[in-house]
Amino acid sequence: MTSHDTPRRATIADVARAAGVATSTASVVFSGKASVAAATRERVLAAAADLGYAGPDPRAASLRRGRSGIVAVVLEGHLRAAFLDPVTTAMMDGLTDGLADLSAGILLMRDDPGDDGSPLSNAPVDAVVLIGCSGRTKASLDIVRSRGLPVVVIEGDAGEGIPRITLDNTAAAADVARHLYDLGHREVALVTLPLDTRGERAPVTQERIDTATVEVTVDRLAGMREVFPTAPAISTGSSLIDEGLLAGRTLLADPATRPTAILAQSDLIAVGVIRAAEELGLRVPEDLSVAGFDGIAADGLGDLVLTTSVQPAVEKGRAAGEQVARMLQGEPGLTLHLTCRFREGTTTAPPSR
Amino acid sequence: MTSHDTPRRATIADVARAAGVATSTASVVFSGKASVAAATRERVLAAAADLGYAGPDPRAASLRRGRSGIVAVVLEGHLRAAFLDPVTTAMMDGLTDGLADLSAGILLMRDDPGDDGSPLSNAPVDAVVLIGCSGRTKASLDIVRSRGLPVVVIEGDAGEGIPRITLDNTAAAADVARHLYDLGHREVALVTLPLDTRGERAPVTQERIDTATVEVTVDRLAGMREVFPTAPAISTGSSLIDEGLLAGRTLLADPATRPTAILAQSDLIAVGVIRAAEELGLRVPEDLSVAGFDGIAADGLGDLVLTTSVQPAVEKGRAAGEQVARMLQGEPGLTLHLTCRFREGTTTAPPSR
DNA sequence: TTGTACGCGTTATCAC
DNA sequence: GTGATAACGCGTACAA
Repeated sequence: MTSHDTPRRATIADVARAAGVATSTASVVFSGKASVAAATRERVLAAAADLGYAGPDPRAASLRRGRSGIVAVVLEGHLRAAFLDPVTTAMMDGLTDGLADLSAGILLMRDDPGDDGSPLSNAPVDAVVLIGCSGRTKASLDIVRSRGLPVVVIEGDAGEGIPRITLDNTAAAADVARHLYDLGHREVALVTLPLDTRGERAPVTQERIDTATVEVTVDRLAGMREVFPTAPAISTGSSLIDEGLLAGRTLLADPATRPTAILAQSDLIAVGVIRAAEELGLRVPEDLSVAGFDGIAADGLGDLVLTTSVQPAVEKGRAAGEQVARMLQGEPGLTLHLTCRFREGTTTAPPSR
Repeated sequence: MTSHDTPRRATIADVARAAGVATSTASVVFSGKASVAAATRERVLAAAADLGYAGPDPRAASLRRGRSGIVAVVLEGHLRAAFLDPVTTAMMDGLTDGLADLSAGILLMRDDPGDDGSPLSNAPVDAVVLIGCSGRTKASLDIVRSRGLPVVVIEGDAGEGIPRITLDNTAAAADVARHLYDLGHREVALVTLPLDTRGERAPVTQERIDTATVEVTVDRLAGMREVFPTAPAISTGSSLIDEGLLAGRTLLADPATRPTAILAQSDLIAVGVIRAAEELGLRVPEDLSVAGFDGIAADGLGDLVLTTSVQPAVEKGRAAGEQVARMLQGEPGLTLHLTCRFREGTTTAPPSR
């Protein structure tokens, strides 16, 4: 090493030397894990300031501690698509809460295989939260398990003793359907979430249900069909207002076959259906009842309050975070089943005919 | 160490020993940084599988390499609020792209001081991207700089040679305004983004402008006022359809003072204004012209195409990612000024009166 | 192509 | 309250 090398960043050892104390003492000054004489602490801090030392290198600390403080969240598909869904964002918020004590933050990752194996293999994370459960998620799961990382799955079945956070989608969807049934509706149509990643907009056939890969869609559909076994259903490409608008136009086009109520599998879709009704001069709920699912603060609805099933999106995230925290303390992670709560709004009423 | 200790996880040294090779050889097998005889590679892989070794520990690797592969993204406020804005999500998508080569992922962080200093101080990240520029962002910036991490600021001024990615907000807003002026509009009202983090819904006074902290809002307003110096403006609480709806109702309530055109500072707000017009039975663009800003694929607009200024949101993120990548290679980061592009849609037309 | 030896920067453990 | 020392698990010159 000659004197014209790049000036190396100061380390805690340099600071300790400059302050005339042991490195362990300097370390304790920064970590606060033990009490230090005020005078020595001052000397160390002064030396640090002098050398431009900005605290322990997190990389070295992670190695030594065996913890990085980072939890990975694996989403399927583009980030944009994931975050377009208000339920996902609410869940992420809950997750940060549930993780608040131990986590430095949330590492967003796509379950995209990439070139040389998933980045998931090389990320310094302490635990992983998997969201949804496509085929690719399964591959991510294998990597995570072989690394021996704690993992929690939200809305998906990872099998074999992996803790998960689930929703009573089927029962909750049935509740909403029953509400319409009790109001007297018999001519009801359904608008579903995408059945698979292709997201085809088309009538839902039994064959399509059998080959569907999105569990949520199938579960909610099953609940609705418990009450209305023969109700026609149409699938959307994603959970968006404009998707609901398209589906609504299709379903409402022909006055002869027009349903008296439409059940949507998400609030955004329901908002779109309402807009389609307004376009056609139909009043909600007088001429058409519309119900959604999720219970998010739907933007774009104006004064109406949507009849829906409120899912505990934030709690879902928080629960996942808490299970991760438990597992990091060595306790086993628990599988939790959360329940939705029916909420009657102003978009449903008895049929007029 | 007694035999009833917790079984320690296998390390690369264990694998090498089991395979009868040197640790360096085993290391190379996993990193692929040099060629290894096929036979030895097999032996190493077999030994690894045998011991349940899942590849090098990323924490140790980061220390050794001096890189973690993680880039932090600091957002202001709740994650939910940030991701509710489609511009932000589009930007994040671009960021992941621009970072694709070197990054394991992006670490989401709030610029929330927290209890014991920002988590930003202890996160093992290689670089930081700051978004927006509130007062608190300034604090985050100090931490980052003292740690000597490369940093890029999007839509904000960090001062003193910190690379940033900016938009020509003022000029672009003026372009949109000029379009309306050229169509013949003289009675124009403005709806702005929030002026500060409080997000008060109220008429915009000069005093409020002077104390505003959100640069984007002020810049776009300046551009609009270049063309319509005396146009009344009203601020929203955030960039949401329902916020636009509220503002629209206020501005359109009184037929006597009703403007012939409304300029909104975001597309979502514009969508809300259009809904307010529809509520009142006003046709867009015949009775009222509406223009937005952002050029996002606005959900909930139906068949109308919004007249707006299309901002390169994805490019903004990508550019930030690329500058980060550059800085990590030791080259200086560049400040980039991106420009918006005016797009005429079907929501603006000459005034009818 | 393979092996040896060292350092990356920190923190936990113990003795003083 | 403070100090010496040994890991933590890996990558990489360098020598063989």
